[in-house]
Formats: sequence, structure tokens, C-alpha cells
Amino acid sequence: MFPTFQVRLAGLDPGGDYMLMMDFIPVDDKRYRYAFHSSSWIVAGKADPNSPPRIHVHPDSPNKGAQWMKQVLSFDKLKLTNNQLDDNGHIILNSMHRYQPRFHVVYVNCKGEDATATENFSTFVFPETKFTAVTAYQNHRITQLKIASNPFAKGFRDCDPDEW
Amino acid sequence: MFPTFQVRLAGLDPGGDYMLMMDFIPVDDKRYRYAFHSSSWIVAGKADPNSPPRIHVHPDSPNKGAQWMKQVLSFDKLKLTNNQLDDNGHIILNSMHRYQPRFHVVYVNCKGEDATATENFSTFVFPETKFTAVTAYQNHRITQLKIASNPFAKGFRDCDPDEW
DNA sequence: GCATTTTCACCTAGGTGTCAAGTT
DNA sequence: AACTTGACACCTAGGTGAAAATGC
Repeated sequence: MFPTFQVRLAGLDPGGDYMLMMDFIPVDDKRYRYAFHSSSWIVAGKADPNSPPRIHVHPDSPNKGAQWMKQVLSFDKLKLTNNQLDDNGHIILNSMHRYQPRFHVVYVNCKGEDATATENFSTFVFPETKFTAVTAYQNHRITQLKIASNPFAKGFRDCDPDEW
Repeated sequence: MFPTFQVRLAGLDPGGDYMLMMDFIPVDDKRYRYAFHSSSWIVAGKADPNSPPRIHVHPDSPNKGAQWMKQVLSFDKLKLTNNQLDDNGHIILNSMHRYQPRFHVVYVNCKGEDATATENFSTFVFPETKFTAVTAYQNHRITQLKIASNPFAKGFRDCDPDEW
């Protein structure tokens, strides 16, 4: 997923253990298609059936609050797929559907026998991170934006990288 | 470090938390040089002063016993340096000195307040992994062995990779 | 004279959009 | 007609020993 979801954490218990996670929930029960004449997405019917939702656990989990708060966190290992039979633990999405990423902070208290009974969750949603999943870009300006900002797409840039 | 230190674990508590670590201890208090005429290492004086020893923690730590036992463990992120002022957390060694890698399994019991009081260690030493640290290979057969076995050195192979 | 560092061509490994071909 | 897949050239990022340059 590019751009990568990045976040800075504050207010954690420095010595406590936390797991950080992300998941993706459908924004609505609709399927979309892109109307080129109006350059906008329009509803194209009811949503396709979706696989059981998956959760991406940040690979540095679990870790101390102090460690998580030290720097900006990046979910750069998170991968998306449209393959409903995916076997790599990637997040499964339906193409041409809208999704809202969610960020979860899980406090892991291991003092008790039954760990789950003492876990605390906080979930954060940033509405500006909603997106439509595609297998091919529908809008040339999105293509140009990603070519301009993703280092791996440098080979497609027209002019000097410093000019961007 | 190549070849990478790899090990398989058995007999852990599947639900318990473990940290896996490696460190490197001097084999003796000597400095060596390579005698080309006899193709062997000979003592060349007393050991140079060494920096405070560092410990490499396997980056997947901490993790459950069940997880550690699932596959062969590889310490492929472990890096060596001769830079006594290293700031990257690498293992600091003296060139032309002999070292013995050690492997540590640490059981992390977090039920008590003072975690260190309830930790249990096991240390494993494989004498066949002893080596002499160098900045340049002293023996052409070592060079050829590494060219033959390290995928990143394919550019230096003489014949078809399949023949090796 | 020996040991170390630096630069280099050559790899591995994998993330980009393009374009042609395939699918529904 | 709309959507998806796979091969591809072109990148990033970084691990090899060779050879030249530097240090002691």
C-alpha cells in the first residue's frame, strides 16, 4: 500500500506492552465504477461478497510504549491483494469497493492468567485515508501523483527528480 | 556474517515467551597472523583491548515458544564490525582474533513485578562455529568456498551455478 | 610489509507503472 | 466494454569479492 500509513503515538505507558494493528472496513455495501465523462466514481450495484476480514499486526509487536513513542511508526510491510485465496497473510480487498483503514492500539497486560480478559483496545479512524481499491488506475492524475512521490517509480518520471 | 547461524529449537514451553540472543566471546587472549608458508594461523602476541561486549537479540524477540519451534531460526540480521565506535548496534570484534559464537535462550516470565528475578537462561555453544575475524581473506580456499556458497557472490563464479 | 579502507562491477531481492493479452 | 493478469524495463536497497588506495 502506497502511500504508507504512518502515525505518531503519545501518552502510552512507557513500560507497558502494546500491539499495534491495522484493518480495513468497507465504507458501504456498494460496488463502484469510474465515470470518465464526469471524472467521478458512481455506484454500480451492491457490494460483492467479502472474505473474512484480516488484521495486520505491526511486525515490531509486541513492544514497550516507550519504544513505540520514540519515532514515527510506519506500516510499510502491509500488503493488499484482491486474491480471495491469498496464503501470505495479506489484507484481502474487493476491487472497485471503498475502504476505511483503521488503526488499533492494544495494551497487553500479562499479569493475569487469562490475558484476553485484561486487554484494553483503542481504535483510531482517519476519514481522510478512505480509498477505492482498483487493479488499474482510473484517473491519470493519480498515476502522475504516485510516479512523482514513490521512489520505486522514478523510472517513469519525465523531468529531474529535484524539480518535483 | 556468512554463513548465517541457524538453529532448530525443541522442548520449549509452547505458550511461554522467549528471547533469543547471540554473543561472541574471545577464544583466548591472543592475536594471530597467517603464515602463508605453512597455510596456518600462528600466535602473534597478546590480544588487543576489546570494547564492552555486545549482545545481538533476534529481531523476532520476544515470541512464544510455539512460534520459535515452528521453523529453523536464522540470525541473518546479525552484523559484525571492527569499528570500536560502531553506532549501529553491530557486534564489535577485533580483526585477527579468534571468537566463539554463543546462542542464548531466555525464558521471560512476566508474572512477577521484577522480571529479571524470574528469568531463566540456557546457553548453547557449538565449538565448530569458532572462527578468526579478518578484514581480508588469508586463504584462497575460503574465498572460493564463499563464492561457491553465497548467492550474492554469484558474479565471481567461473562456471555454471548448477555445476556447484 | 602487512592490515585496513574505499571504490567498483556484479549480483540478489523486490517495489514501480506500462502494455499486451486474457477474462467475464 | 470493463476489468484483471502477467511479462517487462526500470528503479531502490543492499550483500559479494576484486583491486586500488591508504594507513601503520
